[in-house]
Amino acid sequence: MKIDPKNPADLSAQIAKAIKDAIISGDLPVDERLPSEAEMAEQFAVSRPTVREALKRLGAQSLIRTQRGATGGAFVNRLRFEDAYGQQITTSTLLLSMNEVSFATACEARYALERACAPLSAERRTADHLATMRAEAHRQSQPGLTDEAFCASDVAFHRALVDAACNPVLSYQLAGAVEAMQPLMNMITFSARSREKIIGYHSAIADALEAQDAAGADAQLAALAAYTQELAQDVFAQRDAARNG
Amino acid sequence: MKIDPKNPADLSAQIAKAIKDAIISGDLPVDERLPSEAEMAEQFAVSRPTVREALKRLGAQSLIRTQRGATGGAFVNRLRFEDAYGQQITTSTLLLSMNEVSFATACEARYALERACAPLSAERRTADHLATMRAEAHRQSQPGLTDEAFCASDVAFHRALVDAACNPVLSYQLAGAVEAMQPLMNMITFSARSREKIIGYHSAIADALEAQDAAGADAQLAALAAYTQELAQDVFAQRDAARNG
DNA sequence: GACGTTTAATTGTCTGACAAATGAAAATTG
DNA sequence: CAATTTTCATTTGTCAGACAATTAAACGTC
Repeated sequence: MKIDPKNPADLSAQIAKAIKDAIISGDLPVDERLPSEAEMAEQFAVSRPTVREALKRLGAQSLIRTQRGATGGAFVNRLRFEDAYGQQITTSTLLLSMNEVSFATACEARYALERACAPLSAERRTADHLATMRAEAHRQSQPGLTDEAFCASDVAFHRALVDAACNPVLSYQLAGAVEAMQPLMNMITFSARSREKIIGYHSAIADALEAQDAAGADAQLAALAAYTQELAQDVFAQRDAARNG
Repeated sequence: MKIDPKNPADLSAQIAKAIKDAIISGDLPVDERLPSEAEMAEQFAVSRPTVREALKRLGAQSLIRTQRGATGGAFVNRLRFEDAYGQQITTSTLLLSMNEVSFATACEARYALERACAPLSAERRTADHLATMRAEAHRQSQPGLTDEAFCASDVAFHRALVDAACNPVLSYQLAGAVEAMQPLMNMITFSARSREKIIGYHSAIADALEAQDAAGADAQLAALAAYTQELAQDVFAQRDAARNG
């Protein structure tokens, strides 16, 4: 774990990279305590603030955690799926909003991925997953629900669908795809008619999963994907028309 | 953008969160210049090192970039897919290695996701994608290739397959799933016989994509997934037998 | 032995300073 | 006047030393 070919710039970045590499390679196992800041400062021949900047970089990625006190210090953090969800969602959301990704592209990706776990979900869904999906579908049918609340419930429904695959890796990968869509979905105004249709698809999906009918679930997801795209197209067409004259 | 309910701990984390929220909400647009470190220190009523620690946190997530000099400073960074790939892959790799995710689980997720983009890839693959896949398949047939090089080429093949869907969101989401598998795949020793079979599947996949045969590509991917699982099972069974006896 | 106290170690923060980079303004020169 | 060079102010990157807050272990007392 060494740094610094006499390059007095980016020292904290170099130190962060050295520690990060050690963690990735397994050289620093989980829960291992790093040397104290003072020790590292001496070891790397830099000042303590520089070491601290490096540690903050790692902390921002949840690679380490710090603890004050006599037995405190910086420890290699066990990266948990729950911790990674947040970062994944933030990154996905920013990628979509900063790169002018079209609604169609994001929507296509989302439904392609969801359909990928439909067969697994049909096989493994538990009563819990089904109950969550039913509850969200019911909430979506409540009158007076704002568009935002409708979208939030939609996301919750689809997360349950994904989680029903009982594969944490899949859940993690799809969390970003599903949740990052929410800001885009919020641009759509859902009429009572369109809400009704969407809830119909949701119920049909839950039915298919309950019957462990993978093909049926896939078909309903495909139909929902097509309908969502259609809705969005209408919204954007109207918006463009209003803008142009 | 405010902080600090008189809580003198985690000041840098609070500042980082405030700025991060401003970026996510769009309050700070891309390429906007943040105030100088000295100004922010005054604004937040903290010292400059504290501000710097906050900025380093954001820099580690590629949310900002910094530049020295007269017109320098910290700027809101346009998060690009290429930048996000690296973080996604690192995080996925660590998640797998730190959470004792079984080979079967990771492999299942990976192939489920790849099959999700097979139809799109069949539709949109370009000559470039096909050429890359052919080239990697050919490389895999070279004698004397180490297992690691074989795995690396395997990853390159599958990345081309994913990229052929021509959907950057899909490519981003799947980069982690595909690349994070590499360390796990490296645990497998590939016999000449098994390499031959895998290359056969790869060629068949490339053929199906070239013919825009979505169903065929899906079938070959499914078969490859099953074969990979079978190979892994053998390896782990042998390893367990050796350990126990 | 149980319980309160002290103490040492460690992170979190502050102050003040200097070095290095960098673009803009000013000065110089043709 | 135009082009080039020099100077300079601004900003980040780093350093040194200091103090506060936290925490668990060591210690002392009853």
